[in-house]
Amino acid sequence: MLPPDFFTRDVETVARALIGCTLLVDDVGGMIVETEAYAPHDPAAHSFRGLTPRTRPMFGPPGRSYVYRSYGIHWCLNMVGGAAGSAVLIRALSPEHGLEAMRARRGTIDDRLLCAGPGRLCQALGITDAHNDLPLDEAPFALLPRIGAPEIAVGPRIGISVGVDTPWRFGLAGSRHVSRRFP
DNA sequence: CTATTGATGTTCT
DNA sequence: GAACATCAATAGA
Repeated sequence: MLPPDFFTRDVETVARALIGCTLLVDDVGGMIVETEAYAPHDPAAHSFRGLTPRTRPMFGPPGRSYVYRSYGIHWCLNMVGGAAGSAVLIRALSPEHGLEAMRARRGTIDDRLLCAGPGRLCQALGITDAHNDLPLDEAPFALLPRIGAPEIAVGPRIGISVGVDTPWRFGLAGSRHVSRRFP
């Protein structure tokens, strides 16, 4: 369980602080090794054009989930935090708990690709729109603090066409479970 | 290793 | 119609 004010800090701080924390959904998951921050006046953010039915969770209270459909195929998980309209995209985990469940859902035994990417991670953990706009400190979610202070790698965010110069992608330095290498 | 392309549904212009 | 916070498969160097 994280401290109550964990998600009320600015979104970049939250994105960095999530690296090394453990995320579980129904006891399946692992350590967060890659995140990205999105802010309301950030052209790459879904919230950039204001509150819509889809982005409503981003304007709700911090410490809840925002799950959206990506490219019509995948689900992606965010954690709402910072100022209204901000969220942190969870991009990769190191798979540690419930490996067999994750392998079965993903249809692969390649542990390196189990949770390396926002879409893969949601498939491995069974996250769908049923998990949208839920509190992260209650079942089926569990969020555990990290041990110590990890070295954080930084770079530009992935898969966007605007806001590409904002270095708001964060990773656990040296992790082999990130979705892409850091510069 | 890099580059390209198809799949697919929702949101916004 | 176009764009999209992606992924897997394929082709080539």
